[in-house]
Amino acid sequence: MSSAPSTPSAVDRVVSQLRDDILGGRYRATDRLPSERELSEKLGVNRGAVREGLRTLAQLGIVEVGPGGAKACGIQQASLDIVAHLFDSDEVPDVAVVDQVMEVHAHLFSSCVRVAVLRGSDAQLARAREQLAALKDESLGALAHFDRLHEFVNTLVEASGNLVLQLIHRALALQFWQRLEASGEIPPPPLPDSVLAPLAQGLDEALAERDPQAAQGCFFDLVSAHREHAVRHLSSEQARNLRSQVSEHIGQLFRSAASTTLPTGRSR
Amino acid sequence: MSSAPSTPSAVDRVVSQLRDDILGGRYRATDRLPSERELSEKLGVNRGAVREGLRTLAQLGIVEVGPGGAKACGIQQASLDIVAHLFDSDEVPDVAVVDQVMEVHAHLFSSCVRVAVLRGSDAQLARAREQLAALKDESLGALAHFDRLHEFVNTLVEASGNLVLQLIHRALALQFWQRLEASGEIPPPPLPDSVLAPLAQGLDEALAERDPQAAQGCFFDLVSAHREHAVRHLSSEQARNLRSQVSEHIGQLFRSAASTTLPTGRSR
DNA sequence: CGCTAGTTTTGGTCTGACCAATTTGGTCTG
DNA sequence: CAGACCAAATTGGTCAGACCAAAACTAGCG
Repeated sequence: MSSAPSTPSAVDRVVSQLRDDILGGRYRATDRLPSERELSEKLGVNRGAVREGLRTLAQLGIVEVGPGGAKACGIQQASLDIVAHLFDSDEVPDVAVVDQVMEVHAHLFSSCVRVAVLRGSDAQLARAREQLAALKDESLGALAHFDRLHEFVNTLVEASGNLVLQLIHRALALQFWQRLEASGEIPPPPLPDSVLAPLAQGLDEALAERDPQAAQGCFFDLVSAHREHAVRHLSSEQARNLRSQVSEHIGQLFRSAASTTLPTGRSR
Repeated sequence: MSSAPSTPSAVDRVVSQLRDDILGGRYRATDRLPSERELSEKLGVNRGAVREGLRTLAQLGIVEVGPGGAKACGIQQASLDIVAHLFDSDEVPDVAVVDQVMEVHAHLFSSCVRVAVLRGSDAQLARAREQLAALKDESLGALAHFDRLHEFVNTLVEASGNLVLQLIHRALALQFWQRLEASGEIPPPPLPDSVLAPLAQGLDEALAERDPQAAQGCFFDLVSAHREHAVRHLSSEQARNLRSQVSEHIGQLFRSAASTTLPTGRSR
């Protein structure tokens, strides 16, 4: 059930197929991929559909179409939006990807919180505090919890008055919601209230007193807690399941770039 | 000369035309735009070209195609990549856009520098320091200067080992290079060496001593200096030129979100 | 071996057509 | 008159086949 379209459109098929092939490493960077005619035949769709698919992938930044043929590109040249595709082309989100997304999230939006405290209106901050309270109130599922966290951050982003920031937040947040909503099978990681409560309270106070420094620090810690928690959860999860071909290739790319990204409490 | 394609491809025409229309406010959010057939006739291109263009715009996040028709979307739901389009659809980069991009740049990549100092290898940091030295060495054009700054930051991003960060940097940096290279007419803002030198030196020392805190702070100041300088330059520039229809609409959107974004030293 | 000329391939564009789903407009009913 | 309802027009989605110019490839020449 869920969001499973019975008939993925032809161009969607092209996109996902080619996307997986590229992300999976079957086409390396600068590799020329088959001609449109060949692809249309191989995938059983019209050439027009192939063209639309290629254009989509080009916009995503993983292929480059031009006279003489289309060639694959490395992820380093891709659009930020590619991160979402790194998820839905795999079963279990790769730990390294999640970790890096949340690292950026922690750094960027803690700065955002600082700006929001400095520039935001009283109404906006009050609204943020309400959402923060709602966040720690109930012990509901991690899905709803993430949703509320997203709304909370969104309010702060709006309060910061920076549209670019908003775009990045949307792009980053999308990954998780899309991922979590799509896969109800994955046990959403719950967050221990014992660690959340004090952080949330500290942040609340900082917002109330309009203390930029404290707010920034608290928010950073809050996200970092989520990050560490998620990474730990996914690590065990990923160890259980075999990784798909996509994750295998991409994960390596991420890992080759990153040294030890987190002191992942390799518990036991 | 420069990057002026004598014959913009048909689909490019569709994309730029529709993009300007939407960004210019001729189509507001949730507005249904003309049917593909109508557009193909009106723009004098094939429907296939219109479809490819629409798909591109959909990927950019400013239109949403579906059964029954395609409708425009607000920029708040768009991809980060549209920021580039905000520039090349206008003559002079809007001050608010540049300001917000550089604000994000300052915040995010100063954090990045911190991480790079913590995690980067000696070789990477050494390379960064070289690029930093090359940066302040000569008094060359602002174009080359920006280019070197970009390379410097890129090295630090790589040192941070965060691919997501790299993607954002690429997306943000692209705006300026693309913009500056495309328009040789705009006098590139020079940067007074008197303000750059001390900041660069401080950053250099921080990198040498692997002092995360200092490096982060110095880098933030460095970018902020660029930011303030650019904003001041563009303000006077923009006051001189009449703004195009795009900037008028988009600029409002950015400004409505942002309060006074910078203490733009209204040095009268 | 390098360079050029000819051939093939490939992307870019166009015409015209069909289907399924939505939208739309009007009609009929309560 | 309001609302349910049904049929026609519209629209996106897909397909087939074709043409052109530019790139890529190849063979032949110097």
